[in-house]
Amino acid sequence: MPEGPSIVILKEAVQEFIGKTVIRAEGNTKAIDLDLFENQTVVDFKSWGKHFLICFEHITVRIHFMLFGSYRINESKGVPPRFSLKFDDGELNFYACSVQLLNGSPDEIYDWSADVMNINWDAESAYLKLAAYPKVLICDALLDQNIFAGVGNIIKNEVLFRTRLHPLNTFSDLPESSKRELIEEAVNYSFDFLRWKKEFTLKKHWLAHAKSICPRDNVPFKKTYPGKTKRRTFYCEICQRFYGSVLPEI
DNA sequence: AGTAGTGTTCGGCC
DNA sequence: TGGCCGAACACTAC
Repeated sequence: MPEGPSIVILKEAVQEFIGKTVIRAEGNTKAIDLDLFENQTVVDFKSWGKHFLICFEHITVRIHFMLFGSYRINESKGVPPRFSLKFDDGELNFYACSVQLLNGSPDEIYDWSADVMNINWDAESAYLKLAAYPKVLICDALLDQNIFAGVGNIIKNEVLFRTRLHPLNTFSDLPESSKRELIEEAVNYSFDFLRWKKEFTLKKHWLAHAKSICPRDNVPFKKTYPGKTKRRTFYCEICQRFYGSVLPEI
């Protein structure tokens, strides 16, 4: 569920609720006051990276699905929802997620140019952020939500494979063309992810993530937990190039 | 049946 | 003060 494209799918799936008025909010969340939503009309749904926003006139709810979160539209899972909005002709149910009230308007809080799925995404801005942290490993940089909001571990692994880059490269060690390509493919793969997820063929299209053999070289992928993020990383030592002088210890 | 993981925050420790 | 680490959260596919 949780990477950026999945949140875009959710946003598209709930469009029918825009303009509808909440009869009552329920749920076992302790983070917000459920009474706030009674009689509030949904003005919009937004997303920023992995954040899903439900916008009312004066307040906005932020849902983050973390690793295990899920949702149901006009049905329920049969377990108590963390947060639920009841309308006279429908309902939205959210499970095992983080629920928060936004402390201000979305435009004040979010840098839309950092969201790889957003129309306002700005590759140049990402480039400047990466250049400002030249020593950060690219396996960590891809997961940095301030640079690539919406990119998660699957997208990370696939982007590194597509661009033939070793996860332990630093940004500054990359040739200029690879720097640009890394940023471009973070966006390209995110939109491929979106398309394949809608077709229910995402997994089938994985080339590196959770795979054991490199499809280019027919050798086993390395599986490690590198960098500060220590997230599961699959890479091929033959085709994914390292440009630094000394390969860092994992 | 047990385990690992599409993620993030927080508190403790050095 | 700050960086690092582990725990917590809570679900389910394999």
